Amino acid sequence: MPRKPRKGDVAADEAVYGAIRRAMHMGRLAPGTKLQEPALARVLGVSRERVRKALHRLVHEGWLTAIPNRGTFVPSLTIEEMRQIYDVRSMLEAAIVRRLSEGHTASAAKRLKAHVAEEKTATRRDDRGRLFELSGDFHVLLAELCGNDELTRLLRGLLTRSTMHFSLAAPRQLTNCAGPHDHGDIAEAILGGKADKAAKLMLGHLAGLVTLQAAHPPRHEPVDLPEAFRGIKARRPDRD
Amino acid sequence: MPRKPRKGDVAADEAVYGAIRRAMHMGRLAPGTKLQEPALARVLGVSRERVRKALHRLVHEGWLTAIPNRGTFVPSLTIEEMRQIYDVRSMLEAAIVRRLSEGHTASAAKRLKAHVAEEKTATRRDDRGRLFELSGDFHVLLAELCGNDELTRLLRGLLTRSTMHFSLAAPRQLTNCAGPHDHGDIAEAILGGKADKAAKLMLGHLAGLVTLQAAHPPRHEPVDLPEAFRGIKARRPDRD
DNA sequence: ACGTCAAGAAATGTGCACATTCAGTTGGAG
DNA sequence: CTCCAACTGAATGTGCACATTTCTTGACGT
Repeated sequence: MPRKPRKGDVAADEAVYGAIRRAMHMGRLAPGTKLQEPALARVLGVSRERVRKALHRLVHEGWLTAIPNRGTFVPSLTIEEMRQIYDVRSMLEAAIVRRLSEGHTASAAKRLKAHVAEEKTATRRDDRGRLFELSGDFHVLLAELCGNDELTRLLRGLLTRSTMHFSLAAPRQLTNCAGPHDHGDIAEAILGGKADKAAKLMLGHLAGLVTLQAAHPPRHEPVDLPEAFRGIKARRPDRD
Repeated sequence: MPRKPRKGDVAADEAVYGAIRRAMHMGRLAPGTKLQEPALARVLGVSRERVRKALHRLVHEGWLTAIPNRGTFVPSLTIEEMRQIYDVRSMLEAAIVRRLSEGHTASAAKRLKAHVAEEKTATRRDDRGRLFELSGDFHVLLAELCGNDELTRLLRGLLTRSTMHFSLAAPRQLTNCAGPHDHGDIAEAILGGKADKAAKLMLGHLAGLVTLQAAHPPRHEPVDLPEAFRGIKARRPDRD
């Protein structure tokens, strides 16, 4: 086993990466914001190269946009781009629920029921943060139950980009999945083996999300970087 | 407007990236090969940082695997991973051909016919290289005809990873799509508006590719780096 | 007064040198 | 003779300093 990653180890990269990602997820960074490397390095308390690497990674994954010799910016997703992402999700997730409806293991059914129950609990307690998280995990869970890692990874990326628009547009005014009971209905159809119904419900569910997002266009306000990362920063790795 | 990127500009990055990608595509790099940064930099005639950046990008895109403090390696795709990729492709491409069957523009039909004709020409001339390229483009074309950029980008990535296995396993012994006439049949079904038939043909087509690839397991032979990049190198950027 | 151009400053991109870590090897002890 | 341990070599990872480019500020000319 490795001795001791005494100084800045791999966790530092993940910390910077996660900090920026979290700031976007919390709606602190408005679309069009320029992410300057020196400023970020100063705010996060790390070297510029760390910020640089994290930025490059975020750009490659589609969460930021880079212009050569200009800098990296928070992308402003158009309604059309968002619609296209949901279109791909519709194709994949319809196929997913169909497959699960036509056959799934007992443990899969158990996990699905458990998740729906957890969502209902969060809804009853009006825990918005937890519900936001669970609503996204529901769609990832369906992919996982297919037992296809590639599918899971792909869908997770698509879902992140979907929710990004939610976060940037209207951070706390709405949850990321319209009706939580939608998930319950879909799960019920899957467990009942009704493939057509499950697919239809899923398509309707996703279509509802599109119209919901289209109604909340993102705003373009200038953002102060130190203010945006207030309280986030790079959370310090566990001291040993 | 930007003046002119006079010296080694963004094209240099793309050149290194493309060189490695081309070497893999040509089957020069066997699975398990370690890509050493100094050696690559010496062979390609660029600085180590360039190689480093290209390697990181390739790792992020899933074409290479990185182990911290160990290096980057050419991944050895298992049969299971390959099957999963084709499974995702089946979901997407079945939905694609269904959608195109249910409705497409006149120009879309024209492009589709033109592509099939070109494939037939290449087949008649026994032009393996061209046919290899066209066979892959066919699937991307179907995605493009849906008018969804996100879908096109996603499918292109999936297809690249699929053909990578072909390249690594049996470079020149077989083409990347089993029967070229398969494409013709699929196109015919689409143009005829027969959604179910088109989807069925596509699923069968992809399933055929899986069994074809499963029959040719990749070999693990040591590779000499300078030999692998013989004649490839970083192709010179266009002189202005 | 307005548009244009030039010089300074700041940010991005790049190369280099050093610290750290891992693999292969050699020496010694049991 | 075998096994373990420390050493040596190279490769990876990181920080720093410099070159290049772009944006801003100011002055000049029309």
